[in-house]
Amino acid sequence: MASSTLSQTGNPVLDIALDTLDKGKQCLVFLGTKKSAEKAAEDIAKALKGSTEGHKDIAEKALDALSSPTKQCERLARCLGKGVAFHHAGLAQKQRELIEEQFRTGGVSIICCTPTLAYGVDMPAYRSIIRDLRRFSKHGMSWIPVLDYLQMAGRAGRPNYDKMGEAIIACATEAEEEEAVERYIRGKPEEIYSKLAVEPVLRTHVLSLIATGFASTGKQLLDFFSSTFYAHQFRDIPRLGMVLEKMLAQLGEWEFIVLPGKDDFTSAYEIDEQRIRPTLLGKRVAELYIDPLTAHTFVTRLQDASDRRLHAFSFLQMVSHTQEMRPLLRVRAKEMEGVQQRFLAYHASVLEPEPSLYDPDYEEYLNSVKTGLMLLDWSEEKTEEFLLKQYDVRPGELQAKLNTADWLLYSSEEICKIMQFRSLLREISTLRFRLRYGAREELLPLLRFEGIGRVRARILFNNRVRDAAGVKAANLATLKHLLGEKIALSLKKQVGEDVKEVSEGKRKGQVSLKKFE
DNA sequence: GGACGGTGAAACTTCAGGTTGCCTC
DNA sequence: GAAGTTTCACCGTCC
Repeated sequence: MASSTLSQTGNPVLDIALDTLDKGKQCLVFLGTKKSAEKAAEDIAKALKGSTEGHKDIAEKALDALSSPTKQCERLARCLGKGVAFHHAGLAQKQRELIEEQFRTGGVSIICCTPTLAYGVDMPAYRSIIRDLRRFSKHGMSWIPVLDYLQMAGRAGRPNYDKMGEAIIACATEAEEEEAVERYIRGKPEEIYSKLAVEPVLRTHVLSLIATGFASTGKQLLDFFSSTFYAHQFRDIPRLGMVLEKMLAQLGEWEFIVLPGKDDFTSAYEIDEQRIRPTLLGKRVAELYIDPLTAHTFVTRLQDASDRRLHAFSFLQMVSHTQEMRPLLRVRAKEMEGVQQRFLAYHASVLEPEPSLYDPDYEEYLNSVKTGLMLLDWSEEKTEEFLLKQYDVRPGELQAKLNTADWLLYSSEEICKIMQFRSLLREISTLRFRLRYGAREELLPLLRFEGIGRVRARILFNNRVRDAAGVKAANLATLKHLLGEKIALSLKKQVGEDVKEVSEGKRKGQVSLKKFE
């Protein structure tokens, strides 16, 4: 426990971090927000004297992770130049891997992070410095769970790297110190509670058990859930039976399962005699592992969509308006008007009906509109820096949203196949492709080539090379001029032209074009 | 006297993370 | 609730 009275710089976290370096050791600093993690890393980096030469390569790699670096990349590179890093879910995957690898090999000595690094990582940290023990929640600031503290503290002194480790809580006041000791050093970890009680989770598992044939009667379902940790904890089996019964009725109504004589049962015990069968749709929904409620919403919306004039945004907003996409981008008070204004252009083609302005769901609906607009901008070739400025979405957060959106769009594609909504298939699959590359539809033929992402495809397209025939027709010298020698030769090979191999290495003066594959 | 830059107080804003599907346009 | 950021008034310096 560090008290501010020991401070050398007026900043206890900085003091302890610098002291760790003096000892020739490495440390992790845990902070409560991404911004704090970035600022702490920057403060430590600034306090370090000496040149950045030794870490130049690492800094360059961090800048190189995206096709054009964002402000966040530049900030990270500046810190890495001094052997310090910040680490949170907003970083690009490559940057996160780079930092973790460099921490293991000694190229980075200090990482300031959010809880990203608290769970399941094994790294040579001699110290864990924990600054923020309170975090913002629905009910204002609240103390983090003891279990979370233990996870962070447990990152120090891993058996593979050190014989011992130190976990240090940095407190601002004596009162905070007392509370921290009581709560985290002397306190007991919290009880663990089953998550099965959450409706979407239970719903997903009920369908999955039926779809896989693991259970085909109410009794089998009840027997299964009775032996789970959830039932062990809550003990109220009759109530569990009632919940299951309600859930089965709902899944039946949505046509994911068939309940013979479904009107007859009144309790889970009475459905014992009946065999529940999954429908084709129900089986596929279970395989896709989405919440059956989401799947049901998709079925309903896509049914209405077949004969309507749609836009990419129609699908993007539909998938954004799901449990799986949460947490959504938040619409701030001052943006409200702007988002509503932009929404007007797509209003007629939207699949998810807009609630009234006074509906409690309106705010979340508008959030789904903003999230959909952000995805749309990405698919229209806006840069990561633009998205960071416009939506406050960092590259890592963008990637996470893109993954989820792709999964949900794939699921809606599969639903269309089963429900025979053939007219929508092409539109959805094109959109998935566009989302994957962050490119307009016109670039699709070029993106099929190996080594061509959205940046190179755009360069080619703007120079009238628009598809395989265009690549064939193009002069090799022109392609070399646009993309560099290696890529030009590779392209020509891919369209079946026999071209001469050239010497290794990058041509002098050639600009490196990267990487949306 | 005006342009400019530095400083600090006050007002304002925002707040962790991650699993799941399939392979093709 | 608090850290971090932005805004703005104020002051000193320089030309």
